[in-house]
Amino acid sequence: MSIQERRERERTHRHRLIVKTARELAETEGWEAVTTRRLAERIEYSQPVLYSHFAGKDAIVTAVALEGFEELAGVLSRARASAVTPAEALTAAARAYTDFADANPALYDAMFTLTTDLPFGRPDSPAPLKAAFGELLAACTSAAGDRDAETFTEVAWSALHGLVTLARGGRLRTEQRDQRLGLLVGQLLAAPGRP
Amino acid sequence: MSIQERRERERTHRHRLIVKTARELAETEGWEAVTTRRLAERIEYSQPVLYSHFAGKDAIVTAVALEGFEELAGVLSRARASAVTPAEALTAAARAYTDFADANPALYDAMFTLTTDLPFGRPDSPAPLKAAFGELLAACTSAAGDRDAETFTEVAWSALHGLVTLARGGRLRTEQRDQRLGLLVGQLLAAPGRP
DNA sequence: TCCAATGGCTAGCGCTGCTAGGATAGCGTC
DNA sequence: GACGCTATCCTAGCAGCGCTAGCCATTGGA
Repeated sequence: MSIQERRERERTHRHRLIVKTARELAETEGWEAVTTRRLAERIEYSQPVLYSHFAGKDAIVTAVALEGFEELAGVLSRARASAVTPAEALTAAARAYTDFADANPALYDAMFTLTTDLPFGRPDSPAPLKAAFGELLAACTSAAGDRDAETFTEVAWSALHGLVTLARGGRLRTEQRDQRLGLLVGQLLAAPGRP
Repeated sequence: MSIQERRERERTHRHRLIVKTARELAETEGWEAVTTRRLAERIEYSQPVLYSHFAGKDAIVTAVALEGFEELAGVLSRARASAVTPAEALTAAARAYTDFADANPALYDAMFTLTTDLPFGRPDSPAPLKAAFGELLAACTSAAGDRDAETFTEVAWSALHGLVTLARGGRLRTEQRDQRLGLLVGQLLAAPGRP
């Protein structure tokens, strides 16, 4: 009884160790350095052990991504708590989002570039995904005015995501980062023109 | 003399064949299906032949990406030619951009997700890159008003890129595609608010 | 006619994600 | 206390990856 409990505990501990190690390895050496062999070596177990915890390497990346969404939701939540006006809320969320992405590039890659099988916007979506998008929605809703809040949120989110990914690939002038963010938020807060 | 010319011609023909085949294979079966072995089989040559044309697989992807930027520049140019007012120009460019990305998903991936070594916004940038960004800049400049044209273009481009990539990953509601694009263009055309 | 050189091929290296099968350790039962 | 059973983990290996060394044939020039 107690022994089984201990084993259970050790298993979940090792489970977390795998995810944590994968994330660290990715953040320090890039995802291309995260191979099952290297990962196994780091956690000081043999390779097949990974497959007793995860269906495959993709599942490990997905686990890291989920962790990322959880943290992103937290970051956005704190940003929202610090804001009073709708404009402040949107500004704070935008800054929090891009800061998060810049501070955790490999994590962000896991969330948006490497992972394709996470079901978004569905009833069976994992809680962290719902939480993260919910925070974005909350930050955007008040600023949306008479525009559809969800569509507005999708657009704002896309714009932030685009800024992050294009900047990452060296596609944008690095020193203009803040100007771009300011311009974007300004446009989102503006009364819409006729397209 | 003439024989060398013939050889030269055959070489450039095979060079184009490699790029074309890689692109086709990627578009029909995805980039993960584009392996050097399969590619060699398709062009009916042995594997090492690829390496007499390109430094490695990455270089082949880059070649495909460059082709993409060339075509994107053309698409944007035609969109701009059909527009009269600044608002029309921006709207047409946005539609052309997203249509291009949706119609050529693998090509778009090569341009923005798989390729990391293309130097952007530099004097030594390849011509197609300059052309594509130049077209975007042209479409945005008139709509930028008193905002900095280049920064405005970077933001607009990022927003479009974000819309494309998030939609691709199933992150956005597919049926709202046009609403999002309309809302985005409307916001970009609006007189900016204070962030 | 012979030599040199070029161009393409076969074979193989080290790596990848993943898995089959054997060894080992600890459980419940006699 | 000794047994068999089960669960756990490891060694070894598979197929496929990007890439390269070294050989062979064909061809152009002396």
